[in-house]
Amino acid sequence: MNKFPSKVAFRDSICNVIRRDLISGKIGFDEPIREQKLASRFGTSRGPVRDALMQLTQEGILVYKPNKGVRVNSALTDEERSVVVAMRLELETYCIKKFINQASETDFVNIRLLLERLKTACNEASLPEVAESDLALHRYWVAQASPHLESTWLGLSIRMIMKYTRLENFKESIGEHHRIVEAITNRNITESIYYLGENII
Amino acid sequence: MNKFPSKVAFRDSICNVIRRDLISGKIGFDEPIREQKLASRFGTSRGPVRDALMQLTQEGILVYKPNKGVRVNSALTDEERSVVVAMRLELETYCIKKFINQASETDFVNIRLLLERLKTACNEASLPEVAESDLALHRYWVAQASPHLESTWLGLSIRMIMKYTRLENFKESIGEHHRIVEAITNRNITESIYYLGENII
DNA sequence: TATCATAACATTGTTAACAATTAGTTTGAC
DNA sequence: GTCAAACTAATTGTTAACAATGTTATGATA
Repeated sequence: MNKFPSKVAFRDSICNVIRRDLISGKIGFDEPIREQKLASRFGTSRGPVRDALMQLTQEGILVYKPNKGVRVNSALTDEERSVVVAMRLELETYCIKKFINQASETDFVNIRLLLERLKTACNEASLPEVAESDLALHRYWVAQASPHLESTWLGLSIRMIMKYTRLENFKESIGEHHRIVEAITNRNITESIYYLGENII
Repeated sequence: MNKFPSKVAFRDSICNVIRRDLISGKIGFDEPIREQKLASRFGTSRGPVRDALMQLTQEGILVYKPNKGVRVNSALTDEERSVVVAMRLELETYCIKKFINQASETDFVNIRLLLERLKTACNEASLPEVAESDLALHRYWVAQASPHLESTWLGLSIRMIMKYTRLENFKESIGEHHRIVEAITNRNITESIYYLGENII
């Protein structure tokens, strides 16, 4: 009947909620994650929950131990994080270049909307909202430029955010993203890449 | 009692088999992948099979469509592949540096064993075996240096292999890996990185 | 009291049945 | 003969029950 809200696939909505809980620190680093508990929380059975946990495990957020379920993965070391940063920059640079060359006016409208959402979240200083809208903005051009690599990108980005949340200087974040979006809508590749590099650290 | 062989976790062995089938081309690019068929093949039910398919989806090998199951993901474009190559190189370079600094004699024995396995596979010209032992060798130092990033690495590497299998010049492969392993066991970082760059293209 | 074996409990792993969706095929009207 | 609607079959999505494993509590013994 109603087509769009029903089929986001259960596991994906569960994934999203758990991600948010992790980013906002609702789930402690050593707190066990129980399938049944999540199942009743989402009003479903353990099946879809297991699917979601499996997916988050593959993303690297959770780690799995046989017969003992999942727990939050330990944080990256500083060295590991800098490797992840470099990889994400490599990937996202490619995507922005491609995006600028192929983007329509509709795309520009969309990223401006996402930018507005980010600004609002920053002004309200709501950490999970900031994190989510930050990712949503970047994700837009990644998904448009290369659906193939979207999940790779997500895995890297999530783990960057998990490590330490430099999302505390909200004002900087607004400025940085404003400049990126501005450069993109001007189809200025060089500037876009430059500001991206300032943002992803 | 016996700890290690018992719990490889069903889904992981299923993943491995499917990966091998894909690499060796046993599963065509548009061939549908049926849960029940796999289940009976592995003498299990659909549950673990779904887990495995979910995992491979997240790796980027398969792609999922709601209510329609999974199919083999389309190949990366040449541009995308070169981005993936750069990312993998970034990651694996870090791992080799770290590995060289921390490796014990046992580690050296192990990689020599894996190298032997690769050589044998190359001489027998068995494509899936070559691909698998190639990955297994690289995977060793990645896993030792950074368990955190092992699954990220796997995702990138699998998709490189899927794109085009340059594993046809088996002799080159033997030489390349021989030089890498040699440099590593000499704890010569510069050389190792250099030969790695020649290998990962 | 400390230690170990054992039993109760809690949690994950697996399975089979059922529901919902999609794909294919037949039927019937025009 | 062609097209569309209804029906059938095949497949995925979900659920609940059961099995296997891990954890904790209990109590006997030294």
